Amino acid sequence: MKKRNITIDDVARLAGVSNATVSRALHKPNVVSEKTRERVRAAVAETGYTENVMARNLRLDRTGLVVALVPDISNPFFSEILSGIESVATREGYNVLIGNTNNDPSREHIYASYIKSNLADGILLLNGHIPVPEGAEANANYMNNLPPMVVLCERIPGSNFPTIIIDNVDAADKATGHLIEMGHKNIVHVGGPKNNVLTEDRRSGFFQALEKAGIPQDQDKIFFGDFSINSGKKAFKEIIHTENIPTAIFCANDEMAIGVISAAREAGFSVPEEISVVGFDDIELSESYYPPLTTIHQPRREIGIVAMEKLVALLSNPGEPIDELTILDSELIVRKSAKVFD
Amino acid sequence: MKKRNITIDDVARLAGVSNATVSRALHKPNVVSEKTRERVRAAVAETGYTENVMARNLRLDRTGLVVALVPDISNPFFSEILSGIESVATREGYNVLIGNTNNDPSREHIYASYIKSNLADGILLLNGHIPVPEGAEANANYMNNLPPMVVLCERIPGSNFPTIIIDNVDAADKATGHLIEMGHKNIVHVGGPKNNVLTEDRRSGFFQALEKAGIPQDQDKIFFGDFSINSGKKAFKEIIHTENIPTAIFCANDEMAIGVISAAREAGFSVPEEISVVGFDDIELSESYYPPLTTIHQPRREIGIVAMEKLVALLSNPGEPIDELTILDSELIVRKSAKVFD
DNA sequence: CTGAAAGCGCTTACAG
DNA sequence: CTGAAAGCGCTTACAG
Repeated sequence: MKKRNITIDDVARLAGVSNATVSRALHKPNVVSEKTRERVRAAVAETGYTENVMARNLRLDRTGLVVALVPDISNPFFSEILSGIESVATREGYNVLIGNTNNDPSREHIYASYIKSNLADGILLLNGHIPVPEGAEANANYMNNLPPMVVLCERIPGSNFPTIIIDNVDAADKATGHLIEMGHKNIVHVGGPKNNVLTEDRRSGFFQALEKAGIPQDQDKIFFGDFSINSGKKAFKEIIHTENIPTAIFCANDEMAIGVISAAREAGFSVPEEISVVGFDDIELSESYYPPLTTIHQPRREIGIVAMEKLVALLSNPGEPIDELTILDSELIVRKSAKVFD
Repeated sequence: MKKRNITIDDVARLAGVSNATVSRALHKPNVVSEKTRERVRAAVAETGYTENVMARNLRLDRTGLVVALVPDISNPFFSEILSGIESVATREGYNVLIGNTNNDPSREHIYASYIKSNLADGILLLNGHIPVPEGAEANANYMNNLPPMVVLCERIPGSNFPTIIIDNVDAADKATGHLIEMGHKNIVHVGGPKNNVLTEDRRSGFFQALEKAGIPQDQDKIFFGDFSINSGKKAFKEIIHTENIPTAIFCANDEMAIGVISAAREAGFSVPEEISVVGFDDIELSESYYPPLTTIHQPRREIGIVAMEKLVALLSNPGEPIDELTILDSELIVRKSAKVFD
């Protein structure tokens, strides 16, 4: 039942040449004579031959694949980065495998084992840490034999892989500074999960801005979420039970800002009249939310593009050194969710 | 410089057995003796051997890869479906390649050529049509040698691939019916791009509901967008220049509904007080938008899960027949963007 | 339970 | 410009 694959040998036979010649005609056309090339072309058409890239890649000791390790592809923030990655991948002859970790360690183990199995030529790390296979045997051989990796979005402290990020501390400083400039003094921060680099960087920026303004940097000004809308809602509920309700809230991403605003509205507070809110990321919906979100814009697609380009460079010239850190510009986008304090 | 790969032969040598035995120890452990198994295990650990899956797959005449052809991965609607696909793929030992067509025919040609090159064992089609390679030579051999495919989200008229969708006509009927029940008579529809199956199905549902209510089905009640927020905004601007402004608008997706509402607000109309709006899809933000969107819920993750499960079945039992059409439930979610007409 | 050998579909150094 | 042959890393029918 199973039909035999049509291979390069079938084409060779029909064209009356060797398989070596067919291979050359296909991939190094300038090395074969016009006439032979034509016969091969015809034979390919007649047989309906389609190259087996896997076999080719095995021979060439490559896979043509890269894997993108993402905490959550259903999150638009990451999927837009993926889109950038994918665009340069196709252009450069690579395909990208989805590695959705869901922040689940066991899923990371799985992907780590893929990495080991030479499934991919390189890895794009968007999840903030190096995946490690199950069990302690990890460190010995494993760490020394990692394929080329580049890190994006979330830096990995202590690693020296090429990294593409924005300056999260500075951006958070700008966002908070904007609130301060508008006269707010009682400002609170809703961050991501604890022990997360992004959370820490943005919190540092928040404190840095307070410090410059001479506002005390109390730890009770920090609330923790998990970057989801719901966690923003939950955070707001904690915030209104606080002793003196803040006049402004800086959220570590737009989803949480939306959660905060939506919970505020439900609780009868109007944004920005009574409480100002600023977000982070500038996801697509921010502009059309009500009120339109004041937020930090991240060049998401570009981050993906630059990262994939670095990876391609790494793969093409294994020796060559690559800039370790690339910092892309972020920008404060002033819209309507924050206003002057009066 | 380039270090030689550690292969199964290295392990065999160290363990003092043949490579065949190593292979068996790894993949058919019950066929080899306890003692041998242990020696192999030790040799693997000592050498740091990692299997080359590509070589294995070549030998097994499979790739372990499926490609998901998506119109736009940066769209949360699709990325959530991808997430479902990916979850069963990992479980079943497949990896999923991203094929982002961006609705660009030239990109579809590229992916069609991948399909030809035996890069994937199967294809998931979310983009509403079969990708065809550049040039007319397509039809002859091409169509008869397609790998197993399953279609999801958007049915492909005239094809008989297994298909997983919701009943878009019925869902649009429900959505429109909800507006009618609340007393609206002057209702207008913002659809997707012309010549799109989704657009057509949802429009049919819209008209079907009007018909049941005895409301005339004028073509000038139809406006066209492209499923983006911006196109919703644009559509609204056309709508208010219409002779008698409608009291309700049914949009073919949530993004356009958000665009419509946001443009309405800018133009000084309040939603739902003056104009009711209902969307479609129930994207994550719908619930937290202002006003919270009344919309049709689609089981996105489940669509992806079921589709990938069908594909796995197709790949495992090439002979076995598969249900051609699976219709998953959709549901009207009543929130606050539409209200009784008075 | 295990090994020698053939073969999956391709590419390339070597020789002509 | 072209062919014969070796080999990429694996698996499995065959024989023992």
